[in-house]
Amino acid sequence: MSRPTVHDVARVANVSLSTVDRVLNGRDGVRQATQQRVRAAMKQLGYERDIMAANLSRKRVYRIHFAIPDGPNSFMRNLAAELDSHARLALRDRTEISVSLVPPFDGRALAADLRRAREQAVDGVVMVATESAEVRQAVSDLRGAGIQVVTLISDLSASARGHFVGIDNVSAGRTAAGLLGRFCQGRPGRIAIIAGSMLVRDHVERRLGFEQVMHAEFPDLQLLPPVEGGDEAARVDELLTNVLQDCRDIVGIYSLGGGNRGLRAALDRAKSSPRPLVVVHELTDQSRAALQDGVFDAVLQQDIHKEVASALIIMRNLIEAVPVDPRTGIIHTEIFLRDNLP
Amino acid sequence: MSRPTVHDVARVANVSLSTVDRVLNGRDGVRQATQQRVRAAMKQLGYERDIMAANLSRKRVYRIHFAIPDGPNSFMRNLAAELDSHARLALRDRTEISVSLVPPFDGRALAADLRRAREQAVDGVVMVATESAEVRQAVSDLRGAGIQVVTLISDLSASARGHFVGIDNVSAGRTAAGLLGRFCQGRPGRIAIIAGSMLVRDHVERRLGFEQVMHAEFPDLQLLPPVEGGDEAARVDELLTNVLQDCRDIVGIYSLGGGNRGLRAALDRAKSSPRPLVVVHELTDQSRAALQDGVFDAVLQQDIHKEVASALIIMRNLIEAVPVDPRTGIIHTEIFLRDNLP
DNA sequence: TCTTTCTTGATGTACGTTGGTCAAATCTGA
DNA sequence: TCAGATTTGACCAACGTACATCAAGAAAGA
Repeated sequence: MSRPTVHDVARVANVSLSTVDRVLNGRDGVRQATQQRVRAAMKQLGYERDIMAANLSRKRVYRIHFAIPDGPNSFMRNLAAELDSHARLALRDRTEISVSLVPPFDGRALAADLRRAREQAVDGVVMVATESAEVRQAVSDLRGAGIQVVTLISDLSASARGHFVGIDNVSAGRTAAGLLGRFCQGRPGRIAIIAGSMLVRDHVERRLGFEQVMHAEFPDLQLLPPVEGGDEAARVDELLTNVLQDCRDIVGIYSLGGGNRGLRAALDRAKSSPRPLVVVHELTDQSRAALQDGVFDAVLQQDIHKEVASALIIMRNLIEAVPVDPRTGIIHTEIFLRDNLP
Repeated sequence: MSRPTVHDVARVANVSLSTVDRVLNGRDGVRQATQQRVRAAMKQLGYERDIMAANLSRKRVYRIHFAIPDGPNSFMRNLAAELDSHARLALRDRTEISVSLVPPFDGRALAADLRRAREQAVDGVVMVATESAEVRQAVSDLRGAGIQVVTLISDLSASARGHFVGIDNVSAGRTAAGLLGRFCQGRPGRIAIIAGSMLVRDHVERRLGFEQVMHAEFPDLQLLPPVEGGDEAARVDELLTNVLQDCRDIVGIYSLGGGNRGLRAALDRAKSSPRPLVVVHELTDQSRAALQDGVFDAVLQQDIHKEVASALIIMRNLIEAVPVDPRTGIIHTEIFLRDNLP
C-alpha cells in the first residue's frame, strides 16, 4: 500500500526500468508511443518521484543566494543575523546559503550582484528588491538561466520573479491609517509621512494604502507630502525637525520605513503639546521603548524569521518543481500596542 | 567539502562501519571505550546522520494523528478542511495524516481518542486541548510510549506536551482590551464578555489578558462576568439578548470564542444607540460582513493554515530528535479592521 | 590453558533513484 | 531484404544509511 516506484511504473507500462528513467528525466531515444505508455502508467498509479531518494542519488545540494540591503538600521541587521542562523541549520536539508550585502536603494549594485549569482550558477536567488530597469533585466536573465527568483520584504513590479514573501504593504498602510485615524478621533490637523525611499516598492505601497484610507475615512486629517529619510536616523531626525517647525498643527505621524531612532529624537526635542499620535514600522529596541513610554502609539511589524523560513520553503518547492501554496508567502502584519508587547 | 558520512566516522575512529552503526543506533555489544572513540570521532567531524538517507533505508513513514473538536462553528470546519488539504501533500514527505473529530469541551472523549491513537502506535499526536485530568493522564501515557505530543490552538497546562502551536492568547486578550478601550475613548459604561467555555485554555487566557489591561488602563469601563455560549450561535444569541436587556449601558463587547453569528443577530435585534463597540475572534464570512457593515469594530484572527503547517514541521523535528526552534510554534494574532480586510 | 562469552570486522542486501555501458531487438529506407 | 539507424532491455555502481549474518578476535572465567 505504499507509494508506487519506478519499478511499478515499468511493470505496468510493460517497459524496462531504463526506459522509465529515460522518460522521467527527459533523456532522448524513446519513441513517442512508448513515452505515452509510460506517462499513462505513471498517471494510473499516481506515481510521484521520490525527491529525497533522487537527491541522494545525484548528490544534489541546493544552492540559494540571498541579496539583501546593507542598511545601517537595526531591521536589516536583524535580517542578516536571521540568515546566518538559518545557514547552519539548512545544511541538514542539503541546502547551502550564501548572503551578500548590497548598498540600499541602489538598483545598479543589486543588478550587479544578481549577475554574479548567475555566474556562480546557484539554484535560486532571494532578494530584497529595489525598483529599477536594470534589476528587472537581471531578474529576467536569471530566470532565463533557469534560476528561481523570490522577492523578500519588498517586491518588484512587472517582473518575472517566481514569488514574493512578505507582508501585504498596501494593507499595512491601510491599517496604519485606520489606527491613526481612530486614535486621533475627530481632532483635525495635519499628518506627516516619513518614508525611506520611493524606490522600494514596500514603501510606495504602504504610502498608497495609507492615503487611500485617510482620504476616504478621515477627511479632517490633511496629509503632508512624504519626506524621504533613507532609513537613516540622522536624516529622519533632521527632516522631521524641520517639518515640526514649519507646521505646528501636526496631530499624527506615520513612519513607513526605518531610522525611527531619529524620529523619536526629533519628537523629544520638539515637545509638542498635545503630542502627535505616532504609528511606525518594525519593532526594535528603540520602537519598543518608545511604545512603552507612550511616545509611539502603534508599531506595525513583520516577522523576519518567518519570512526567511517561508522563502526557503518556497525556494525548495520552486526548484523541485512542486506546486507552491501561495499562502506560504503571505506573512501577516503584526500590530503592537503598548498592551501586547511580547 | 561535503558533509561527513558514517564511513568517515569509521575511518577516524579506527573501527569498522558495523561498529559505527551499532553506536549510532544504540545497539548493544560495543565496549564503553569504543563507544567513546566513535562518539569523539563524530563530534570531531561534525557528523550528522543524513535523515533522508536513513528514512529511505528503513522505509520510514511518519504517522501523525490529529484530534480536533467537532464544533458546529465555521472555525473548526475550516480547520478540518485545512487538514484534508495537508494530508494529500504530506505524502510526498513520507508523512501520513489521520484526523478524528471529537466532541468539543469534552475531556473524556478527547482522552479516549488519545488512547486509541496510542494503541495504533502513531509517531505523533496533535490535538486541540481541553483541560481535564483524564487528558493530562492520556498525554502523559502517550509520551511514556515515546509518542510526541503537540497542542494546537488551545494549550494544556502543567502537561508534558512537547510543544504548543498557536497564538499567545493572553496577549490576544490584552490586544482586544487595548483596542476596545481606545475605541471607547473615555466613554464610561459596561463591557460584556462572551466566551465559549472556561474548560479550554485559550478562552481562559484571553479573558485573563483582557481583564488585566482593562483594569489597569481603562478603569472607567466596568466588566461584566463572562457568559459561556459554547461556541454556538443560537446560545450566544440567547445569552447576549438577555444581557443587553438587563444592562442598558453596555458600551463594548468582547467575544473571545465562536458563534459570532448569534452575536450579530442579538445586536441587530437590540438596535442600541449608540451601538456598542465590538471586538471578536476569528475572521469568518459572518464576522467579515459585520466588520464591513460597521457592526464589529475589530476581528482578531489566527491563521489556521500556518498553524497546521507549523505543527507538522515541529512534529517532524520532534520525531527526528532535531532541536525545535521555539519561534516555529508562535503564530501571530492578526488584527482586522474594516480598512485592512484581505 | 582451554572454553565460554563478549566485541568487533567483513560482507551482503536493501531503500528508490540516477546515470552509465553494452548488447539485443526493432524499426527505417534503399 | 539487408545494412544502418534507432529504440529498448539488462545490468551495474553509486548515494548514505539500516539491518542481518557469520566469522574472527579479544577478554574473561574455570
